Amino acid sequence: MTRIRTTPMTKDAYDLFHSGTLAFARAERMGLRIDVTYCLEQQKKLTAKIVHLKDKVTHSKFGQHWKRVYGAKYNFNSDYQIAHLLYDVKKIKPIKKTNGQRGSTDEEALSALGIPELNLVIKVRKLIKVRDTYLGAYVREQVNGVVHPSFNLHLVGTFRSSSDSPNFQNIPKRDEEARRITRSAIFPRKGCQFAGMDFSGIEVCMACIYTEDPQLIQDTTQGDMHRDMAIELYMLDSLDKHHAGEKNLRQGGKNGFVFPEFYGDYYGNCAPNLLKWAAKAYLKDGTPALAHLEKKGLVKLNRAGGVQNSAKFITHVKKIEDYFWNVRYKKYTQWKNRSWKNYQKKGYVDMFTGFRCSGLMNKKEVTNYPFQGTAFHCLLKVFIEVDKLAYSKDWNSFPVFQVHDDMTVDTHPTEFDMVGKEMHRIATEELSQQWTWINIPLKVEMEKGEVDQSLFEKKFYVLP
DNA sequence: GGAACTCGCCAC
DNA sequence: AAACGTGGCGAGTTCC
Repeated sequence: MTRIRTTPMTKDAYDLFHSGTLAFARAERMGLRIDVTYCLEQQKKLTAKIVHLKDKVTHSKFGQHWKRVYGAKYNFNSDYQIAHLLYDVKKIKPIKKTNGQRGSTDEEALSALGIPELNLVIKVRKLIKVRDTYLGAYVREQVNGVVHPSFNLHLVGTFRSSSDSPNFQNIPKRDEEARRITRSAIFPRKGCQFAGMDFSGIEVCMACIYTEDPQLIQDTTQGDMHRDMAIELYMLDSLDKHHAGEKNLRQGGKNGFVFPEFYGDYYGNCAPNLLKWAAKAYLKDGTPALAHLEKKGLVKLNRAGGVQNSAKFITHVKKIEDYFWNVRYKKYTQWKNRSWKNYQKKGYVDMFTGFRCSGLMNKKEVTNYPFQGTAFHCLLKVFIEVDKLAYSKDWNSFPVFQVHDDMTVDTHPTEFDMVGKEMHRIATEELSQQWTWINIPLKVEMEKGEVDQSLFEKKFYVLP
């Protein structure tokens, strides 16, 4: 939902967004080069693949049934038709429902049915997404081979930013194929290269600063809370995150528990996800993680090695959740309760950066907004300072886009090292000198593209 | 024939 | 007691 609030802001907050708007305007004017020929070629290739896969489905028994039901209206891309075919005609019981209480046809729901044609539907959806949402948008939006994505500061309830035309804040990163195809279309100016900077875990850093929770500060600055929680959740003696089989357990702790819990999720949703991560993992001695959990008495497996009964595991995750919020991060929980009470009394919640969120909010929103907004303001401040330097010092390097906690600069090779050093200095030193409420060190990772190479080639590197 | 809605899916 | 925070966008469908 898009929520727009007109709220009182301090002078500092106003100034930050005023400068931010000017810096974004310059980034937008600069824009990014698109290889249009490449985009059109890739779109053609994707279309060929899509047609091939669609034909395969159409000619299958499944597809013929579908066609009989819909006749001339048969449409491969229609989720309505898929839902009707599966859940009404074939009378399959949906594993989950949509918000509108209809049977879901998302990836999870379709893949759970084990029908090969539905896996092709999923594959086609991904290809269409890459072809139309990304490559299509680049071709449509480019002017003389350059796109000028907009970065908005007036649309988001948390005082973060958004991006459109085209949206440069959701370019595929996780899926390797989608990442390659989309990112290989985007280039710096001719003869130039990308320089990037990324704050590490900045929302958690903001949580440390707001809540002053000593354990959270300890874990964020020195420890590894994802590993610690994985050890608790999966009842391990130790966890080596560099081991191929065990690293998935840490990922499970991180993406299946710690992050969702911070956003307000609960054990009932976390437990099944934790088991999905476990299914991909094994211990150093070769034991599959699920077999390990069975040995610990937390799950019962069926003959195929899948989870048959997870009731004990769910109870276990509930216990860990209780430990997480009421023992380990007790002060964090107390802060959340205080903050919620304060909002109920006053009707707003304030950020260190001078922004005020008001309007009707629930407890999760009240406690998440300050972290989310303030984290973005850190990046925005760095973006503004780098932009200021670029223009006042007459650099041949310019910030061109940002994604909430990371930013990318189109640099001339003779300036690349200098720009990286400046970005690093501003983010890790100058920022906390100007904003004295930042009382823990903020860590960043640096990224480097190659001369005349696309965004796909941008990789982490260590500052010389 | 366009506006509004739903669903699915990409990012942090 | 209930149970995931913030966005943009494309396609299909339904409403008017």
